[in-house]
Amino acid sequence: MKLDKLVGERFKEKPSDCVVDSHALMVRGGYMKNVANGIFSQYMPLKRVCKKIENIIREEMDKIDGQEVLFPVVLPATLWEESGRYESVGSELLRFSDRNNSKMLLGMTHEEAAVHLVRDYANSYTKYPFMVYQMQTKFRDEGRPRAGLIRVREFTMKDAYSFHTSQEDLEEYYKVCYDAYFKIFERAGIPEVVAVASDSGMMGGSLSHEYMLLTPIGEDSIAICTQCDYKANMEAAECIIEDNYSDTVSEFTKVSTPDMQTIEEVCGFLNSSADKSCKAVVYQKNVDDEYVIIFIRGDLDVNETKITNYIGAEIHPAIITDDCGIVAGFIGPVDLKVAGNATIIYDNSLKGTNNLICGANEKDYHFTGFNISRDIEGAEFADVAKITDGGICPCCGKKSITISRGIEVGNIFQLGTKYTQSMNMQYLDKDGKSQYPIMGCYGIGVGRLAASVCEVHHDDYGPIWPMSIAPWQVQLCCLRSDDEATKECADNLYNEMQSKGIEVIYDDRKVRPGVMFSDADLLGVPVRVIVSPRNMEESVVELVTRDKSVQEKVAIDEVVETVQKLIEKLLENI
RNA sequence: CGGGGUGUGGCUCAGCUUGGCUAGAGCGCUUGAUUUGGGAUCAAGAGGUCGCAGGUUCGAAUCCUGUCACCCCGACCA
Repeated sequence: MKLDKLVGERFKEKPSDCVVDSHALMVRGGYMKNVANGIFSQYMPLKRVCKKIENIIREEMDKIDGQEVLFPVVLPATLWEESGRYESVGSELLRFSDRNNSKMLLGMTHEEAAVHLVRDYANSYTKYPFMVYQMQTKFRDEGRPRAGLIRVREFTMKDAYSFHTSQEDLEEYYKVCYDAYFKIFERAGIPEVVAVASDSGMMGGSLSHEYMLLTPIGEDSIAICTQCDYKANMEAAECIIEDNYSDTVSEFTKVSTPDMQTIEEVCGFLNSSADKSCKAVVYQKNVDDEYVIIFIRGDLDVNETKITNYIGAEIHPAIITDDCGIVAGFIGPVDLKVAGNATIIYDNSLKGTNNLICGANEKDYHFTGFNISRDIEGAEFADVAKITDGGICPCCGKKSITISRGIEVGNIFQLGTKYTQSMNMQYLDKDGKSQYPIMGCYGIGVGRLAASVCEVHHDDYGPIWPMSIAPWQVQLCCLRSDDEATKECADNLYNEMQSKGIEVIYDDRKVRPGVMFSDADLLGVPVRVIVSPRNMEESVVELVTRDKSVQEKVAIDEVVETVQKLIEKLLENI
């Protein structure tokens, strides 16, 4: 490829709407162009990076007996009605109608399509296990796309679906995938990716892992233990609280707390601290607006996803009406009267506590000396608190939890029979009995992975692509191409490298060296070969790597061979 | 969905508060000359219905109303 005809503009100034480095560099470097909110076109350099990432993924999926297939982008609503997701998924699913007024949708994930594809075929236990995967465009109508390719609405994703006849078999294969994913991230140049246990969200199923690249620009928070191997996302991380039962038991007493509504106000007024109080957080179920009241120790926050998982229903912050019986600001567990049904949950942090301050369910009054085991009968406890920085590790028990930010570059799920049951996919087992296969699914966002690599491998001047996914292996720069001998030498090198199968981009523009180098930095090609009149005098060219780890002069007739060796070396580690 | 911000040539922005003549600068682009190892210099050019639609006014990039788009923070997120 010759750079002078490479479509796409490279420029100096940082676009004003880019807030993360990978986004800014990819726009500045002519990798992509915004078409609409969260929707991008890719120019050739980015397309080539993505293609290489896809090929790495393909190789690793094929190694674990994956079969590449292709599902459609557009699916009929009827298929998603089978699984129930046509109704249950929110507005991130783009729904529309075709000319016959049939309801259609744009695929955001392909469990239904996968089941549909294999359910007639896989009717006998002898056909299991197997895994199908695809590279396909997904569309998710995200509320808030951000950070360039990190969070978009349309993207290419590798998604894989495995089918098994037993949970043990699924778990065995899950482990194989778990390892294959690490191999993929390693080969793509980000071996530092960690896997964290996670909440499985709308996918259903039990066990799942997210592969996180830890970086401050990440949008997910992860709890990591500095003392042991424990890693989990915020939804999955159990919040452990030290027992703070006090031996001196105080009386349950009603006290006047005029206009004190927040925990800070009340505790300040009563000269106590937030961890010696019990606060209430009120939600409502989305389906019928039933109130869900959470009691939790005053210094902690609730995690809404934990609540949703625990009660098995979506919730939203409550609207407290005058006649519902709830006295906002003074809610307490004792004498709580709510009109209609209400779900009341006590967070584990209140287990075995005493001497707490809590609301009296009466304006301007609180109780002190609340002792949950004494004052409440049959309290229902659950873990719905948000784990905190410096909190206790659920695994090793030390106070060594840190909260870090990360980008989710991949995920794997054990789905169970959620889809095979709802979509009635069955096979006959050895005993001739009908069974539902057990599924696993495994995803990696290609563009997000490219952006993530750029995010951790760049300098002020541009990306520093690992050889394995670089758009080109070598950038050949001909300085002063108006000099005949120099130009001829560079032309020859270009032809020779191409004939040897080296992926080379050739810049022979008649531009100033600064311009040429700046453009080369933005393309981030790992190996740069510089031909110039100055080098010609010594019959050498310069060989420089993008990360400056190699800077040497090489005799012209040895260049191609040296470059080949260097490429091999840079590919070797991955 | 809640809060905030911005829309002026391909890019970065000024002008708007306090309405006024032909709408500006830098980068980029075209032509020519001089330059040539980290984003050159000079000269001459091309390129804008000031997001869109109404309104106020003798007159609107500027004021008012509506609308669309984009960005940021939060919520949600296979």
